[in-house]
Amino acid sequence: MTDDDNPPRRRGLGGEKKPTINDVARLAGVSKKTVSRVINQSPFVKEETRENINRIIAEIGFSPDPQARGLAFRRSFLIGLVYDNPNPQYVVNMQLGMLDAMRGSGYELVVHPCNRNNPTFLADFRRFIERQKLSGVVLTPSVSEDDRVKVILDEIGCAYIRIASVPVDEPAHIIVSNDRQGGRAAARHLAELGHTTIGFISGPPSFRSSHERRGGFDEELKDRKLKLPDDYVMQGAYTFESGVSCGTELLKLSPQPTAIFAANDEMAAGVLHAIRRAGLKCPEDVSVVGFDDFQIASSVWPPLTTVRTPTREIGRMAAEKLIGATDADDDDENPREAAPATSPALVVRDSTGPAPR
Amino acid sequence: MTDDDNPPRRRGLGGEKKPTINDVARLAGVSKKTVSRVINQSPFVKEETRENINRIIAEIGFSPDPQARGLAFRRSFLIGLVYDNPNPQYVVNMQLGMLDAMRGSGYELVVHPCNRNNPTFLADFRRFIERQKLSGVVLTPSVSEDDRVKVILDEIGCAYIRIASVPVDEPAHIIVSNDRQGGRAAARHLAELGHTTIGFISGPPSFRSSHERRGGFDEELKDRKLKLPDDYVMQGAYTFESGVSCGTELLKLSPQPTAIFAANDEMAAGVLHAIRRAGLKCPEDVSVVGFDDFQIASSVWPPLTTVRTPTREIGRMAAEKLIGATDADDDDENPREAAPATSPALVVRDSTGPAPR
DNA sequence: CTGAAAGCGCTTACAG
DNA sequence: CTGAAAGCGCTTACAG
Repeated sequence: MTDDDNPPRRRGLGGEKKPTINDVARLAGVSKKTVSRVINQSPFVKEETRENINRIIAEIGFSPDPQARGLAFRRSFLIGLVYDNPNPQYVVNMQLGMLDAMRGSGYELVVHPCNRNNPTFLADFRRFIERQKLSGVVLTPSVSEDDRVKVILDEIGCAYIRIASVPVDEPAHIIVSNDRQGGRAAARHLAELGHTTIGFISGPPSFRSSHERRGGFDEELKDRKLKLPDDYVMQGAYTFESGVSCGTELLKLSPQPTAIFAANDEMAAGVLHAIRRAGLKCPEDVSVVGFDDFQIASSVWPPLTTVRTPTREIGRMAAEKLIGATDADDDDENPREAAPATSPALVVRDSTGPAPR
Repeated sequence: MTDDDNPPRRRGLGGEKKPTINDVARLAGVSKKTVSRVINQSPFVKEETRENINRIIAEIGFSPDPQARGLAFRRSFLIGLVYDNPNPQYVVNMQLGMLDAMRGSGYELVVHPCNRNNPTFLADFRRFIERQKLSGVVLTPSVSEDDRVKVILDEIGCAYIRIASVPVDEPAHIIVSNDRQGGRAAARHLAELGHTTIGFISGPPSFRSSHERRGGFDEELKDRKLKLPDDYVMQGAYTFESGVSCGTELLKLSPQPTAIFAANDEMAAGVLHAIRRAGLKCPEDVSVVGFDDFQIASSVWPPLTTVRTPTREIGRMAAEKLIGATDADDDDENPREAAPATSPALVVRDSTGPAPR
């Protein structure tokens, strides 16, 4: 063995090698620094020079190496999505939304599911962010609601956007989903249908959205002088099974609720099972409202009346904001601006009807 | 302005900067090349030296910069997931499985949804792979079944694993899911319940799994001398809506089928709606079998008998194989070995029952 | 408006 | 078993 070690190496075929900044510089008859200026949109390049360089770049199909840029810039061109949300559709919609904004930007999306209950969670998170030198990271509930995570990001100096149902941070770092409004919409709908004996199934208390959805529901009922007694409120876990069991309990109450609002679609689907097992009918005996409007809402029978959250849109806004903040001057953050917000919307289907007389 | 241009720059706080290979080398009193050897597990380092270096690495919390390694290695430490599968749960399970294998390996997961119908699809795909110099990429159906994609990957010299229901490639490049077996299991179950008039709803022909699931179903029925006439076969699209419409058509046939096998859970859920709208009951009048065992299967009423595919497991195997192939010697690929395969399993719930008399 | 030199943090080839 | 030099493809500071 005349050579040294044998480290992992790649197959190395691939035809002619990719053009580099040096090729562009040579062809354009300028220094590579000038090419670099064009790549990075510096205003200090003569229009003519810029055009010539851009032409050559297009001609030879040059595209700057993200690795090399990353090394020189001391940060990667990666944007992270950190989530611990159990719902696959939420996750995928989020990813799609972020990619909508990232397409053509040169950034790539790195996904990082995590578990806040894991004892090494914070250490792992820190290592991930530091190692990868992410350009920015988007956090979804419930990780987004963990202030220890914020502290780490501030320490490292990594840009971030937190998705949350309330403004838990400065406007520059957040996109709010206004779940409270959604809760109000659900209550309004049921009240307008004449329901007065209503049950509620909350999500787990570790999710801020649980409190918001319930809070909005409560408020609207109160505004309409309707009561939501404590025993008509059950604590679920945002899972199908918890919907079944909480629904079963609610239906045992006397007087029996004529409507149930479950804080997400999974649980609402579970309530439908509980209704059927109790020998009752939806919506004739009991109306049901969900929250999210994921696929499951339209697949169950009867199709669920629910509150739609614009998840993909939120993802797009988050990534846009991140890219804008990173590419712009640091001073561009405008702290006086309000946090961008989206609004949920009621979707009426077949699981709700007039209160039985 | 005494300085030059003002390129995007990061907040730059972050306290002391991260230790580099030079720090380790200095502290250990060796050259950085020796540290590099330790990082890359070269055998040509004295045991004592190695231990000393590893101790120092742990002490100061050194972790090699992926960007710098990437630049020197001429490849990134990123693994891609390219998908055009419409089902969120499939996508998320796949990601989780891949991450199971990637945890602690130093690789990160970059997601890349795509649309094969987009005219720029192939060009975009090539650019993505070339630019990012991915360590490897996992392709899921139906992109995984596109041979033009394989050609591009071979040209570029990027490692890849294709997930498919049949061995469409050399064993080194594939993980097979054996959907045919699953189709057989569905047929066997229905036959054993005494059904003889059976309907089938296929997936879109662009998915190989459509043909496999149907093929297995056909074979098993034939083995048992049962017929599946052409008009008892409908072409669906793996969507809920197509399940509703195909189910509706099947129920108009005379004699009416007493059982329907839909090639995925979404469509099976749609069939349940069709049954209900026709004033029939499941499973008393019509039994239904799905495929995948995603969440929807247990959320609908009645909970679906279905065929479970180990998606997460498949994802884990794929990433493991990719990492193994990349880190090992190139000649390590063993082309005589069979392609790793997984088996689907029947899950019996409440949507199937004995054939009505 | 433009460039020559040095550097980002690693690895490769070559020597010993 | 170990190291000094050069290089991966970009950008930064400094000059002009």
